[in-house]
Amino acid sequence: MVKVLVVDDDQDLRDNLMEVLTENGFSPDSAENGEIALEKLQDDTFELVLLDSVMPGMDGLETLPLIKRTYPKTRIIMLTAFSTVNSAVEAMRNGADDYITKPFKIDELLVAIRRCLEEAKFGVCEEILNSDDMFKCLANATRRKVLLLLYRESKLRFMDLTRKLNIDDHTKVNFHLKSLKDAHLIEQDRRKNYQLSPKGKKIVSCMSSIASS
Amino acid sequence: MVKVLVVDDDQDLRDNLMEVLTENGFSPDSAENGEIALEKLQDDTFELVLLDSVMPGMDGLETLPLIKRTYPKTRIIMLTAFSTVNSAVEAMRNGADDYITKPFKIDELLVAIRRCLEEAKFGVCEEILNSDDMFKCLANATRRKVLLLLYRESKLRFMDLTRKLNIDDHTKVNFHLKSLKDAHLIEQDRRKNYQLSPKGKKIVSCMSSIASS
DNA sequence: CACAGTTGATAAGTTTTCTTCACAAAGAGA
DNA sequence: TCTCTTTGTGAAGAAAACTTATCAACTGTG
Repeated sequence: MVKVLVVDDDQDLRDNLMEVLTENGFSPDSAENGEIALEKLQDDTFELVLLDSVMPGMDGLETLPLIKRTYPKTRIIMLTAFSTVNSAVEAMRNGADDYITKPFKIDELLVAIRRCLEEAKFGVCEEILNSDDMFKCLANATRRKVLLLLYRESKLRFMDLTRKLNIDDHTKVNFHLKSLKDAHLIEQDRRKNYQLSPKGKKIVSCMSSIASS
Repeated sequence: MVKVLVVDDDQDLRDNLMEVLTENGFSPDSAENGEIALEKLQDDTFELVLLDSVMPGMDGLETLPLIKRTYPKTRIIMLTAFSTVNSAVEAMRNGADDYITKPFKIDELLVAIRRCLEEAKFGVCEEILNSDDMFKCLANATRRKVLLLLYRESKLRFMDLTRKLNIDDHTKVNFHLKSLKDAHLIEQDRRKNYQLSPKGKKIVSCMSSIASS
């Protein structure tokens, strides 16, 4: 169920939208200004926020960048009564994914919501397709072994790693380590110890969860 | 530091084990029955649970499957005063990784703990290193694209897939599909529609969680 | 300083993977 | 039936990845 947060100071509009969204298979919640919206976003994960630009208290234009910075994957559609080209452009630049002017037809909004969520999916797709280095790296058994060794031992020097891998030619290990470094899966500290990067750590746990299925 | 949870109703034994485990470089915590153990497991991640089988409240044999189902990677060593072949077999079938009868020497327990943790490590390692086909498969952008397409569209026929990929040479697509089939990431139904296998689905979700980090 | 072990870059040769092409069986429709 | 699309195989050349070998910079130690 897709969670949507409606942020508007007009209670009637909030109630109305909540009802329509529920009917259309969404799981909505609402907030009457920016502060409350941010609190709710902290407690729960929303895929989409419908954000009124003019509100008493913290308004939408102010809230927008705060939301986007903390929750970059959350989609935001701005709702506003005062439509000017400038404010629209400004909102889009600050990270709004779409922009609808009041009054709007409910179908218009639903279309925007669906397109917005659809694009979000595509976004994930793009990210995955572009992480080519990472997958190329994982394709090699030696390199996966290195990741696991570093996962278990936290830090290892070059020659220790080479010995643990049972590889006598150190230049071969070097080749693979370079490839892992280029893909940002491992990194070196000042003393040249090799260790997993945060990304590398994440991957090892993912690897085990996949392998054990 | 390896976290170990000691679950036993005997306070003396708990305190004693906590001390010994601390001395031996573990980071132990304790619980006096199954309910409390489950709460602690929720709050914190333990690599190993030492679980008494007979306790007032929720006993060990009852708790065992609950823990294993929710935290499949957590290792569990059963401790019990009433050793029968049946209860041991039953416990092992329910997911216990080892089984020790009271009274036991502390060294005996430590050996069991170390072996248990070592096996856990080795298990993950072996599994991952052997899933070579899978990683080789994911190394190719076209094949990842196929997985994503199938993830989004559920089922696709060969030529539809080819067109969606914008590849004019269908034999090339065929080559990659074969490779995906061999790695058991996709499968075909009677009507030759291609779709993700359960493993394939799991991988796509893992892929997105890694990519978006 | 000199030396031994460590760490790493680069280039040539080898193996694996990918692409392309030629061909063919199975099914759908005129 | 004949034709066209779909679905698929196998093999040879092109491209990428991997291995191996040569050389060099850095590290610490006696």
